[in-house]
Amino acid sequence: MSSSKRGTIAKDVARIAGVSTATVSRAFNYPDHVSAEVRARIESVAKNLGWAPHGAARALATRRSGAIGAVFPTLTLGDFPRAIQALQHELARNKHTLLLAFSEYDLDQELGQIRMLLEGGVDGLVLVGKSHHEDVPELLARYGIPTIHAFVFDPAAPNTCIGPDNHKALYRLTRHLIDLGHTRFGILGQSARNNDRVRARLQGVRDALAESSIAIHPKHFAEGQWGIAEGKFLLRRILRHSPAPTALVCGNGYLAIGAMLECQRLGIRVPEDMSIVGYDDFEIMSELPVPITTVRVSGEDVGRRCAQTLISRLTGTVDEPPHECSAELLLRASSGPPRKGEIPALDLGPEEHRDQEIDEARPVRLT
Amino acid sequence: MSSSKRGTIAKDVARIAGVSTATVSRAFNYPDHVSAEVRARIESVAKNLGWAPHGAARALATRRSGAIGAVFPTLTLGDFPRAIQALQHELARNKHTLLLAFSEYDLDQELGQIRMLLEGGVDGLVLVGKSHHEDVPELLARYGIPTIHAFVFDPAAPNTCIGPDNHKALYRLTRHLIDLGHTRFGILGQSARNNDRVRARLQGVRDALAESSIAIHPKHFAEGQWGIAEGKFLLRRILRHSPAPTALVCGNGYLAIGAMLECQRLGIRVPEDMSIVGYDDFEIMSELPVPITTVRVSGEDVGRRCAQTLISRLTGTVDEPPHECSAELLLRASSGPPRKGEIPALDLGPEEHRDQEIDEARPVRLT
DNA sequence: TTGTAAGCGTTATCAT
DNA sequence: ATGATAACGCTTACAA
Repeated sequence: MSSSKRGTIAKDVARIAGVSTATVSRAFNYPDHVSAEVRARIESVAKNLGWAPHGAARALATRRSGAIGAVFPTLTLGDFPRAIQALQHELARNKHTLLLAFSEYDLDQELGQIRMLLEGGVDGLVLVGKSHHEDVPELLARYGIPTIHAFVFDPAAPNTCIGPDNHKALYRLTRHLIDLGHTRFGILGQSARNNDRVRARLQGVRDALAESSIAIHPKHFAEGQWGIAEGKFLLRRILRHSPAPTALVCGNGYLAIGAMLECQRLGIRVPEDMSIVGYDDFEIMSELPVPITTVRVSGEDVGRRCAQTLISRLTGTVDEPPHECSAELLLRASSGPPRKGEIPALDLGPEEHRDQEIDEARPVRLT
Repeated sequence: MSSSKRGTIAKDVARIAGVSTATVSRAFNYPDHVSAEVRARIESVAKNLGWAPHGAARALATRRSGAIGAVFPTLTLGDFPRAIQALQHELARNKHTLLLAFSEYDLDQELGQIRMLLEGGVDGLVLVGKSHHEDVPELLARYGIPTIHAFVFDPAAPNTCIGPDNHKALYRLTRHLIDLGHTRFGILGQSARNNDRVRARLQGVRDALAESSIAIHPKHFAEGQWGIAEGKFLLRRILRHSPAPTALVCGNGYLAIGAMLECQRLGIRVPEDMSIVGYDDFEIMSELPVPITTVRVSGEDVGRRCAQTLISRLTGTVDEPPHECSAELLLRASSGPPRKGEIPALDLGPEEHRDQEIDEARPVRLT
């Protein structure tokens, strides 16, 4: 029946429809170059046989895989999930597939994944941020495929960047606090290692403070990881140095949530005693007893536009001048004017270490 | 220089290394079938030229794409992100790539994505759950590639399912509450539409209750969507019918968090007045003022084992008897013995409707 | 151990 | 509008 051991191929369709394989191919790729009746016949036969062109063969012949590669740091943080979903959705709408890989914030791993995707034959690439392993530029140049750096915006290279201006966002957020009258600031930051977005945001805070000649006490700058528990821990560390800041800028939403919950536990009122602001807006940011002021970036927007930009670059449609993705400040109840006096010093017990993690849960294994 | 217009090909490497293309191929695929010196020469030339085998050509010749497809409902819920990350990680370790698509809990869309992946030439497939569009089985049969149904466990088809026993998990969780002495239950469930995992969990609750002859008042069963705000809303709805339940089983973590926060707002003590339990364990579940009892499934475990199972099935290594993924009950402070008397009825104001969503934030656009 | 050459299933170039 | 046929770049018998 079928001339191939496994599966139907174009030759089968051609034979049964009484045409050549060239016509079968044309019927699918250039429908209007084929007479209506022949096309109908071919389509009917193809449907009956359940035939669809073999991806690899097509890729080999056209030198197009129809696949876009993407390397993200992780799937568990920030706006990445929504961006990826939107990216895939938009790619699928344009008959492209998404090859996804993760770097876990490790430049070497990212390089390896990029290489893998490139060798896999992707037509385009989405990377996060603009600083990568030193071998990346050469690699990209060799393969010469369109590449987009997502979640950053660089006026110098506007058409390869799609994202918010991280610096401006935190600059503005900090200004908001300064305008409210704050002068004693604290910063809860995630590690900026291998993360140019975080560096840019931090610089935004510093620039806003410097502009108003506000100095920040070194002990009020706490750098750590992601996480709610981490936010609680870092807040306590900051509170060990009096007078406590009246405004706390957090590098991400989870740190802000942790700080907020810890304030609640310690009896520090937000925003009366301390204002807390974050970055990233997931549902819980607005659902805690005191909703948290934050910066919102539309992951959907970033993902969708990465797809659109790549597609139009691949198809030669040069109708796209990609530019900065807007971010917005969401002013909520967690930020307000500073309190007048100082927060009374709290007894926080002895100095803590991060590794004394305990889970209070009694786990019960279900067979 | 290079015989192809763009890019280096095996022929170039062969020519420069003074061997045939067959030997180049062998040097990479069967290193020990090539003499050490020749292999070294080839590898050196290949590295200099930055050559790597063309994916599509290799796929066409070997009838293996080295790609695994996966269709997940979404990336923003539950354990999916971690599962996908582990899946990709494990695939990469085995020189495979991940083609990812989303169904958004829509069977038609899922079918479309499956078709797309299949035509893209994936070697294996990961789907979530075991109920799909009616055309799926035939499609899978036609392509004849190994497929795994993730996040479910079916003793009848143990080697195509990798996941927890959803029914058992919620059966056990409910029993835990019954053993504590609860008799008045409430359920906050997400819609079971197109979601066999949710249906199984719900049945687990019902079976445990039935076994102890506990009836649940219809007004104490509230079905809705995902989300913290939804949890708050549904909790209020349940509270409108007195006497209030003393134990609340939530179909997912976000509903549990919402219910918890709303109890806090309304002055209902947890667990003294009401026990609250959920499903899924993300960080915030254990970081709220009252940590929430829940069921933890290891997304990493599910993802990693999907990869391992597929790989070993593809390579013919039949050393894998895939089986149930363990889930565990995490007993935390949100579940305890029931209170003696009834909760005094609260004044909740007029009946609400879900669509009166408001965001209290003042958004400020950043240029 | 290495080379020769026949595929793998399309698409694209030329004719007709 | 349609058909032959040569790529596309690699793998893999089969020979040597």
